[in-house]
Amino acid sequence: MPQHSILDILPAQLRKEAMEKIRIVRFPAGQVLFSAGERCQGLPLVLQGSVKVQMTGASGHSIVLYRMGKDDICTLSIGCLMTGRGYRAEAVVEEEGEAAMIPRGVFDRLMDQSPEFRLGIMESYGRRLDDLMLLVEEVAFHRMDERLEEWLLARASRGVIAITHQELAVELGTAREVVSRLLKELERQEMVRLSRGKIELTGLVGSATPA
Amino acid sequence: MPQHSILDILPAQLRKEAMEKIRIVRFPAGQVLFSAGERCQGLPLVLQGSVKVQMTGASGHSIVLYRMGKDDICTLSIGCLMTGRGYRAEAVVEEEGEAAMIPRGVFDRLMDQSPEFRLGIMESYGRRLDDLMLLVEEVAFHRMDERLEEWLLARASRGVIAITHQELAVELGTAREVVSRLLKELERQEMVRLSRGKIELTGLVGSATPA
DNA sequence: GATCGTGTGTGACTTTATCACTGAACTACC
DNA sequence: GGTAGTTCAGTGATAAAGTCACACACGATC
Repeated sequence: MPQHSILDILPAQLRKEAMEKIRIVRFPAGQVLFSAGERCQGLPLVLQGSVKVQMTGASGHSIVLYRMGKDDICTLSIGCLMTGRGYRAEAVVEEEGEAAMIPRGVFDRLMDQSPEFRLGIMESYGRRLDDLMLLVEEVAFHRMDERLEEWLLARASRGVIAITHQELAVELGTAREVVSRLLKELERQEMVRLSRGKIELTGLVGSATPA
Repeated sequence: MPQHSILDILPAQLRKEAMEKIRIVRFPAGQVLFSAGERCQGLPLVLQGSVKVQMTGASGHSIVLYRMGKDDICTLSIGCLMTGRGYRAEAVVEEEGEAAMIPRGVFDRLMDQSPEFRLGIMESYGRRLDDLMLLVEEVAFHRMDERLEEWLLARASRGVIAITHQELAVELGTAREVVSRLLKELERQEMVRLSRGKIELTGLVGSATPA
């Protein structure tokens, strides 16, 4: 039984109709949900798991634009769905999970019939736009060492983070060497301990570089 | 009589109703349509003129995110309208013009009643998301000299561009000094001629730095 | 335990950002 | 028409970040 807040708020009858046409897709970690250039098959609602959306520039470099988790809507798909253009980014599964695929027809019908659904879609859209605007500002104006520390702190829950420098470079939209050097500097300051594919946080605390 | 494609496609009856509640706003060059933190009063449809949307980061630096021109929809406002949060960016008029302000109630009604209106809104949204994604890639990975040349070429229609180095720095999300130096270098190469507040394009052609 | 693929470290150099300051060009006002 | 004030532009010094090239280290596998 798919659980997603935007489905839960639908009136019973509409919800029942939608449920019948929705396809549930399980995805394992590492799977590519869609790549740049591909056409959109429907609107994915993330039920469980975590997916990162990243794009690769003309330069060949990649950057992670945002993540989707439980209860998120793949807002990016809506644009592709409506204009018929291909995706500009790609989506890669980080934690396995599942999504409900809403076909175009059902999406149109829900948009037509349910103000709640519309509101949910528009809110999701607003958040995504905000996220991207913040990312632009971050990339354009923030120092890389601060961004790295913030990134590490944001997922410091388990003390040890399993990630390669290359992957971390894509998260931040920079080069692997830059990440390696900054991490090495953090290690010298005894903020982290490094080993192959792993970063152990030891002495990193919020606002490490006070203004 | 306001002219906007998303209004033109409405069925006659709905269109008539909408027109009655729409407020037409004239704006002179330089006017700030909205600033960061402000609440959204309604959805602006740009009928005429040109508006740039820019945000200022925590660092105090600004960057232009995108522009709106004739027949555009201020997609950013939709998110604010739906979530009730304030704007994250500000909008400044570049060329005077006018906009039709659609109040929340009318917007909701049009979204409810008109599939054409919905499609127009979603398309506009998709385009904006694409724009921002491209901007992220541009800012993260492209060289400043190339971005500057592209910017100049993109509005080279009149041969002379009236803009200060500071304004150009905001366009590209960099510092004034960087723009000054790059422009000076272009002048040495006889690509441009510089004077106070003006840049004259002399020898700049597309793909100035072939791959 | 030799081999190979993938990660990581680092020097040398270029590009971009920041800071601090100078001078030049325009505006307005006496 | 001279002068004071403001906005623009130029530039040196230095720091941060990106690029290129290459060495080496780790861990899986044969």
